[in-house]
Amino acid sequence: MPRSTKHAPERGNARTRLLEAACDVIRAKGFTATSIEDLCRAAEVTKGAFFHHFPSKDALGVAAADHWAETTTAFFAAAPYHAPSDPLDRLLAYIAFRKSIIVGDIADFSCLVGTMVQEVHASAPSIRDACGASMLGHAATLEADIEAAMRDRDILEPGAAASLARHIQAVIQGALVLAKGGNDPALARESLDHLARYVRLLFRSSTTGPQA
Amino acid sequence: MPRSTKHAPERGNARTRLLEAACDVIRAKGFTATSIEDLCRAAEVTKGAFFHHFPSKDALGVAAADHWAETTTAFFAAAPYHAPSDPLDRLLAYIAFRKSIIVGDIADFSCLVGTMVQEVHASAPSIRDACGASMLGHAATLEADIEAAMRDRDILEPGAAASLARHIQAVIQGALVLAKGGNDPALARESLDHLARYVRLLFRSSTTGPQA
DNA sequence: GCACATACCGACCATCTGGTATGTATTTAG
DNA sequence: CTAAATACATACCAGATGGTCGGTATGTGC
Repeated sequence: MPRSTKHAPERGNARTRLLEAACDVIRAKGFTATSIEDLCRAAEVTKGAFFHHFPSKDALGVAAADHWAETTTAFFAAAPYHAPSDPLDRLLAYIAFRKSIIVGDIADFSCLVGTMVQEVHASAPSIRDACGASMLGHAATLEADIEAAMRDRDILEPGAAASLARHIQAVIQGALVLAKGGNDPALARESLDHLARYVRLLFRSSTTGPQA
Repeated sequence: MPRSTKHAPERGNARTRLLEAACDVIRAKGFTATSIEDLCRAAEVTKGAFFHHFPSKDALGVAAADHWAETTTAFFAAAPYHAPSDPLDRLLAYIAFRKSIIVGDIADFSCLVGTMVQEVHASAPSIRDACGASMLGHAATLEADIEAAMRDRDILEPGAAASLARHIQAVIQGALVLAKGGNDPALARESLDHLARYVRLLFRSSTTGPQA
């Protein structure tokens, strides 16, 4: 069924190629500066194929953000940081893992949705919402471990786990911004060190807990 | 001298108006999506005036980042957070001040250079460097207080003050990204609460200090 | 085998974009 | 008073951009 004859339309192939090209090109050039022809060239498809799969450039932006959410979810689900048995160790392993992938070319480790949302937050609400859903959805995957770590230390503060999970994402996004400005990945890694230290300090004293 | 007749060219007036318009429009629409005519319309000048003052759009980007650096430097120098006598209190007051200005429309409290650098970090090195200089220059204004706070607690770790200063900027930038994605300023304020808590925890135990 | 949907192609178009060329009013130096 | 420089204004242009449209090839249900 999925394997058709050589000249078959290969349903959805062009669409996937365009989405993957979008992730690469938009991270490097930004959403607005990326033209539809840039995308077609990178994906090796024609403009006709583009508009067959996406009604507009904005629609591609939404689809790219959704695609990003899916691929990153799979990527992080398969990542090794889930191995430790202690939830706090898993959380720290997550931060260490995020730090470990900040190497090489900035465009390669930067975040598609973080980049896009800065540009379109006011002009394209549909893209903005898709980006927000990706970021906050990823943050939510950390909540269980944070909550477990808090429970282990008898910290029961409603909403604190979700809040810390969001903060972790904020630090990662900000670290990428600083790395871009200073043109140096080390600036991002440095911030993740501070983040790890914050988490350790938060969970150090079991009696006080993470409240202000 | 500065006050000339009504129909005088008013030297530099158009330039300043364009720079101020750039800060507003680019924060809302992004650099690439902002056309030169957008800028001229907002500044109420003609295209001729634009290209009289700036040789290209990229040059305006650099000038806008520099202008941003100047105006924010003046703004923060005049801000009330310098009042406390204790350096740690000043640092915490800075974070509280940054939190207090995160209200209203997102474009109004977002950072020009943080927005721009995400878009142009790979395609316009001159703008990227100007943005980086603005961010890191502002971070440097915190170093003295951080260092003093560390000295008060006999913490002597070379580079730690600069590193924390940069981290604070990273968190602020990331908080803005998250606020844009979730379309809610509260998301940014929440991260600044975490940041303040981190700083307090760092300086709580005078013996251990901020090392990892 | 026939109607229909899907997948894709490539020419075309109106508009916008950054940028230029030329002209003009005002200020300033000598 | 003159010459040059400054600070604009206006008309214009070549190329790019998002998007449209008619067409073709292939697969699918009946």
